[in-house]
Amino acid sequence: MDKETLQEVYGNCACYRARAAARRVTRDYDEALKPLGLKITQFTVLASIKGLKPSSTSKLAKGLAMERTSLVRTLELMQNKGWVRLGPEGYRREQQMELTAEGEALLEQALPVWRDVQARFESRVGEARWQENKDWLLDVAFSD
Amino acid sequence: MDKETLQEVYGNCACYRARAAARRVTRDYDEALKPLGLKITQFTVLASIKGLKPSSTSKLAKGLAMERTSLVRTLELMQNKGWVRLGPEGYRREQQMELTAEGEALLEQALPVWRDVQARFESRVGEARWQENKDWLLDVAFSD
DNA sequence: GATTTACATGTGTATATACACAATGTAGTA
DNA sequence: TACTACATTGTGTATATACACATGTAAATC
Repeated sequence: MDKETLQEVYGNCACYRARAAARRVTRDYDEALKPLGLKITQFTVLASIKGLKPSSTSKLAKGLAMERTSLVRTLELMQNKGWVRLGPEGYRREQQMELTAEGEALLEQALPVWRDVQARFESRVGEARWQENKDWLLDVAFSD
Repeated sequence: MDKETLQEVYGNCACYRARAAARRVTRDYDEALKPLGLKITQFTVLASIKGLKPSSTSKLAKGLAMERTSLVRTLELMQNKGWVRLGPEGYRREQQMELTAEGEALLEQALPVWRDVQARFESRVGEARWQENKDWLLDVAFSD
């Protein structure tokens, strides 16, 4: 395998670039949220439960472009911490979920922290560039 | 917390979007590489060892925007599979690394698979858009 | 009514990521 | 020499991700 070939790979690989970007951004958010004992992944789940009121974990997973079983493991953690409550099984075993009072309070606490990191991110990469590209990231995640 | 606030969060969060995109892309690459028993993360490490000939795991981690300890765990796996060989400790405990013959052969086998998935990715999200945005992803990962 | 189809959930296993902390090696300096 | 500063590595722990497989539930079809 020659040098040009290797250049082709690590000069273009979409997966490497997407993962590197995600790792970096995750570290920045997690560092800021650490005093709350919260990780950005969990913050995202908290906010989407509150906002989407999903009727099943499967639907929530689809909405977040997550593998269902990945989401379930995170939900288990969040239940153990007392932030989330799962309802009884309903239609075809669907389970609704909702935030506990502690979950809601934590989300409120985390919001200004999130705002701060998000603002620093947008400033770092350029607000205009972010506005141009933010929807493209969702397209990468969801398009067929 | 009102609806507008939640919209603000999951309509803008850079971390959610970056992670969702990375998850999706990773699934696509991993699915294609599965017959080789290789994951895209490992493919990336294989190619960068071959291409960069790094003089230490710390330097390789920096070059890949990875946490060093994350890289080390992946290198352990790849050593166990016989794809990678670590050299003796050198200056300040630095360890060089190189691919074994098996590692090289696997990289050769994986290359056309990578090319295929990469082409499908570029077609899916638009080649022009990809060319415009690929460097921006590195900027997100590496800029201060 | 039995079978098929579609959707939902749960668990075992493997890998990826990263913080916290400890230990080792090298150079410069008091 | 002892101390300090810094670079490198290794390990314990926790969380994130996802495939493979098994199981439960309801509607549609035969």
